[in-house]
Amino acid sequence: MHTLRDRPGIRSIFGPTASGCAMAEVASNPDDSKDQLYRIRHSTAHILATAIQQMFPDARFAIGPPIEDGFYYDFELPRPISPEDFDEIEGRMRGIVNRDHDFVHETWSKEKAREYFDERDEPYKLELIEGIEDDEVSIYTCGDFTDLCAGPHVESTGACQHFKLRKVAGAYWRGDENNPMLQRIYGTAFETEDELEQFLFMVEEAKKRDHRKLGVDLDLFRFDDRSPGSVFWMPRGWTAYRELKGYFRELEEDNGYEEIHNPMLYDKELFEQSGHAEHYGENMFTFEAHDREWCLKPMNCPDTMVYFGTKKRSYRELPLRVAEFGDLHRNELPGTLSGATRVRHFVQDDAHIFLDESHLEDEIGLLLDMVDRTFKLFDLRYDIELSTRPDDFMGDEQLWDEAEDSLKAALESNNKDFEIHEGDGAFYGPKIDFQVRDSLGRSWQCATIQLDFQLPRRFDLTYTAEDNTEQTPIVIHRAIAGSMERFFAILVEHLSGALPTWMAPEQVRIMTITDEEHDYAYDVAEMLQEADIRAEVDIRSEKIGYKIREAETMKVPYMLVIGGDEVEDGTVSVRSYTEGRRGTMEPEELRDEIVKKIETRALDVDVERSGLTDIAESHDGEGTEMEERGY
RNA sequence: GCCCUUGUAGCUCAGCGGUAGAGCACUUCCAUGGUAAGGAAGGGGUCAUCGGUUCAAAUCCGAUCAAGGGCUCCA
Repeated sequence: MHTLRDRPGIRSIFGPTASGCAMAEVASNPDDSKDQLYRIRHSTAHILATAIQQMFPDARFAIGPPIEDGFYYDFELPRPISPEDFDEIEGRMRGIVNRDHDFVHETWSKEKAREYFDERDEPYKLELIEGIEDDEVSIYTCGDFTDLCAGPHVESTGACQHFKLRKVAGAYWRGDENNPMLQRIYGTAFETEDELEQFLFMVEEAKKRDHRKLGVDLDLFRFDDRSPGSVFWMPRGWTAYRELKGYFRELEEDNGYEEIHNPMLYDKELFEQSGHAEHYGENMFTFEAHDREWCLKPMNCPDTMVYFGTKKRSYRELPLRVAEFGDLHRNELPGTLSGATRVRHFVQDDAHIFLDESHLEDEIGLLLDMVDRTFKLFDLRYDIELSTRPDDFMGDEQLWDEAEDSLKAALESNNKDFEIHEGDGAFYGPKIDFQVRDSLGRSWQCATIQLDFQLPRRFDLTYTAEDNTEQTPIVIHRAIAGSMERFFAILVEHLSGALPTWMAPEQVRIMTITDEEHDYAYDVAEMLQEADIRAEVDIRSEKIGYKIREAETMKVPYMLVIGGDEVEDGTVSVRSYTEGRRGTMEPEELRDEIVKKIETRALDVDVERSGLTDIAESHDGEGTEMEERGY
């Protein structure tokens, strides 16, 4: 099994780096339960619980673990808590810290623990006790608050000086919506005040590059109540989006794909045949017209299957690679929508590859290369997960084994590090998922490669093999960006809105000093436009500083200043977003430079400029492990 | 869907019981100014929607819609 532990530089804004990043320590020692930061956060969660107990003697307590950037504690309370309560809670916590209570560890028999928590009417603790295998349980007492807890903790509350409550949220007991809704309070804590302040500063910085804010500031896209969960693309954003789509289209053409385009609207029957109506029906928009039941397609697989079946197929056509940028609609729950990353209408850079088993390893290798090239194009780091046969799998066990071996072999022969998630595959086939991490430290599943042994059967798809028998093809579902909308949003955040020249909606802005230079400015613009460069002219009667400021704010890659000198010499004064002032150039020389950057899709923006810092490593598995450990 | 928070001009926000304000943006005028904000004047809001309390509601209450943070689910 491979891990990504040694992979340098997963980027996150969370995490001071220079001197022992707090989180990096947690992450680099996931099994070292004595980690000081872990203890501080875990202990601060108990201090929070103690304060809550003082304020609400009837409160019931659930769990309070440390997490990646702090801690939380879940409570059942007699009234809703709101951020306005934080002052009082933090005040009480401060008092508990100042009194420097010891954390006293004891080991109780299960029986004793049951009696204790039963007497105090703590159903969640009782349920936790039942889940513990040992005959004895670990108990920590701090001041007046005694909690079932595996620990470890700091010696005394005085060690938890630097904390802050951050937000309240609802959370179902054990994450199950059939269970009662508890109130969760999130907070964070650090070893030093400096680290706490730096963390809070970085959270603020992260907000500034939120795609929802940048999307409006840079005039890329908007949202509107008249279609919640959909992106309304503005001209600038749509231009950039088209460039991104153009990249994927070209990548597909270069790799032997053909592209189709199908309707959005279908007789629901199609999705009954595919099985989606049964498994995915709740997420589909459906309605009735002309005495038929219709739906908006939530995925492209079924109509691509239909395409394959439109004629008799030969083994000579395989692998058949069919791409579709279909418009998809999914009926996501109102509370789950979020910016452009979680929407109801989106487009995938989707493709389905029909092949037989013998093609698998080579085809996966090709896909790994396409994924790698794409993420490298934007200097995005990513993790790979291989998910294998689940308990409820369908199909032939031997086929599964061989397919999984092919996936592994392809990953290994391409020198990819990956983690294996046993039993996490879909019921219809194993898969490889790619997680990229955005600048807010969130990781997103973008690319995915999923094998499917079932769908071709449901559509009775066959091809004629070399021996003249009819065979059922295997299908690979694959996407690299995943959702184009989401991927675009990730790029905006990753690059802080400074898109590389090839994607930039406005590549060049030409600014004049006085009215005398208008004609020359338009001449230069025309020359650049002839070369398919997106150049705009700013001849407004504003001072040059004002025009520059506006162009900088809009993150235009090339800013050309034209005054009397430039007109006289036939030059342009070049200022670039990443490099600042560059001096004067011949317009044709500049044109050639820009054309070359566009052709090569150069990443001519400084990713570091966006304020990202590297941390040693931090991955999701450990966060989960931490959450499970504390109870 | 559930929990908490929020919803005032294109943007950022103030006002929090006596029927709307600022900065930026926009329009016009003056200024023609060399690398991140020149000056002046002006236009623009049924304060998310619907209902209630009140002599009086942007302000208090309720419902709905939407957004944000979570839970859940996923691309």
